[in-house]
Amino acid sequence: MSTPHEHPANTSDDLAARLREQGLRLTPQRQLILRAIEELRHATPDEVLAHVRGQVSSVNASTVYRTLEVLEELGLVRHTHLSDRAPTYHSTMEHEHVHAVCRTCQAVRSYDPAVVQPVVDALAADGFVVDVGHLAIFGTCADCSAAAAVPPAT
Amino acid sequence: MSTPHEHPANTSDDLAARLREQGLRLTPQRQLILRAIEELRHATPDEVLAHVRGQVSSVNASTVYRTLEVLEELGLVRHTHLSDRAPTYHSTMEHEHVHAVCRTCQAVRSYDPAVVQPVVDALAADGFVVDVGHLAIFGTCADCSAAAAVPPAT
DNA sequence: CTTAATGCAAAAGGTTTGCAATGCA
DNA sequence: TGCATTGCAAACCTTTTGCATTAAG
Repeated sequence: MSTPHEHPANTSDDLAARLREQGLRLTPQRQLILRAIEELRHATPDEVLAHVRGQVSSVNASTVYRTLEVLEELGLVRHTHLSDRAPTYHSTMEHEHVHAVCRTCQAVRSYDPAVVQPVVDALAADGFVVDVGHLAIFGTCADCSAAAAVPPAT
Repeated sequence: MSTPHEHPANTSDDLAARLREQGLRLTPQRQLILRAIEELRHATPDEVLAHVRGQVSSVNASTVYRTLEVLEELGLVRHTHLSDRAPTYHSTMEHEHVHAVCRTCQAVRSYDPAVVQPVVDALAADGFVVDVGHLAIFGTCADCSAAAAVPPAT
């Protein structure tokens, strides 16, 4: 392992390079899927599929799953569980962030990893290395908390 | 970890009471399933099913799902996602705790909610109310971190 | 007696897999 | 050309749902 912490200028090159390193091949599907993740920011396999289908070539669902797996192994994408259903993928090119999901309205907000630093430190004292990018914090957002506390006025 | 305090007077009474409040009924299946969760500490619907099947009466899978849902609504159990697969349920009779899951060895450790208090406070400033009991922190435990850093000696 | 709860089977949602065809390298 | 990759279809696994039957209150 050894990814320098520079901000890669361009993922396409990264993709080609990392694939080659592993003796894997660069295919249009893989490029499309990676691009889809970057454009959608947060997307489930299904959303990726819908997105790439809107494009030129058609891609099969199993290819999406297999590709997402490869991309994650290459360290180009990551996933978290933002709902009880399908996982959500995002590009590692974005700044690392933690997700706060409102269980009432489903809204997802991103926070700076700094907010969880105390937790990371606390568990580090235990030898546990937290995977911040995979963290999903569930709860109730401001709007929904308010709605729940005060009976609807309308 | 063991429960420092004695097991709650008894959940059966709670179950009966809360069900009645809602006009719902107390059934042997519901009692069995709640008991299973308490005995197993952390269990997926499947594990609950296997557990209750070992008991006298046989319970159907759909009953397990429906019951888990009811029990959660009654506030007697909670669930988190400790793996990419099935959700894990636990009794609310236990002290609230956050889960730290090692993605390498799958080990689950419970921590005092205090470790995430800073995060809770940080998001609270934003009006976001964190559901601590639902929190699952993924990462690598001490043992697995060591194994990854140092090439296996044996 | 009423109707909530269960069991059963079928359906649905999401993901995986075997295999022949395809196409990077 | 050789082997990784894809498409397709079927298999899988977990969860949900409709409905007739059972049983709690």
